[in-house]
Amino acid sequence: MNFPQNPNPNFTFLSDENFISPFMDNFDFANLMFEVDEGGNNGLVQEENSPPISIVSSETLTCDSSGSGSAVMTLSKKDSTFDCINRGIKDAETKEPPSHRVAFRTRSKMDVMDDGYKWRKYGKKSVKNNINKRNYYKCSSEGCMVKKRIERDGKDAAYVITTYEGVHNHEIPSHVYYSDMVLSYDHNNWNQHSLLQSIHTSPPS
DNA sequence: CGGTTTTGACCCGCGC
DNA sequence: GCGCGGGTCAAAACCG
Repeated sequence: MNFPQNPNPNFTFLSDENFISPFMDNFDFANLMFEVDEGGNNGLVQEENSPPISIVSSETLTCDSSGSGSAVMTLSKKDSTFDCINRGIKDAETKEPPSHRVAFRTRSKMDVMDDGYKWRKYGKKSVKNNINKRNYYKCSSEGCMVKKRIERDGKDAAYVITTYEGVHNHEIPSHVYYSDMVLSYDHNNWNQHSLLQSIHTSPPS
C-alpha cells in the first residue's frame, strides 16, 4: 500500500536519536513522535513487527494497540507522563473512514512552526489538565480539509504537542529548504529518513 | 478590502 | 437526563 501523504513534510520521523534540530537552535525536536492511524501498517517510523505507533525517544513507551481498537500509550519521562488516547479510531470503526492522524511532541519556544502549508486558525480552547490553550487550525487551501491542533504540554510547557489530521490534497504552497538542501519529499514514501538542519520557508531568490 | 485571528456560543459524544 | 469536555462555528475585530 502507498504511504499517506505527509501532512507536514518539514518533519521527518526519524527512528534514531541522533536527530538534528530542524527549527533553529531553540528547537529540540523531540521526545515524541507517533502516528495515530486506523490500525493499518502505514506507521511513520514503523519498524518490523512494531505496532502502528512509534516513538523517537529514549523514554519509556508502553503501547496497547491490539486489534483495530483505540491506541493507548503512556510515555514516561522522569517525573512526567504523557498519555494519548485515540478516540478517532474507535469512532472510525462504525462511522466514517478514519482520517490520517499524526501527532508528535517537540521542544520548542515557538508555539507554531512553519511547515510550508498555509493555516487558518479557527478555534482556541482551554483543555482539562492543561493550563495552556489548545489552538485549532485548518489548511486554508480551498478544498483541503487537513486540520492541526497545537498545544503546549500541560506537564512540561517547554514541549509543544502538534497533531495533524487528514491528508493534504494539494502541493505545498511554498517550498521548504533545509540549509542548502531541499527536503526530499516523496509522496509515496514520505516516512523516509532525511537529514534536517535549518529551515527556510521561502526559496532562495 | 480581503484574509486572518479572536472568542463566546453552540453542538455532540461520553460517562455517570 | 444531565453535566462535562472537546471540537467547530461564526461574527466581530484586527491587520497588511
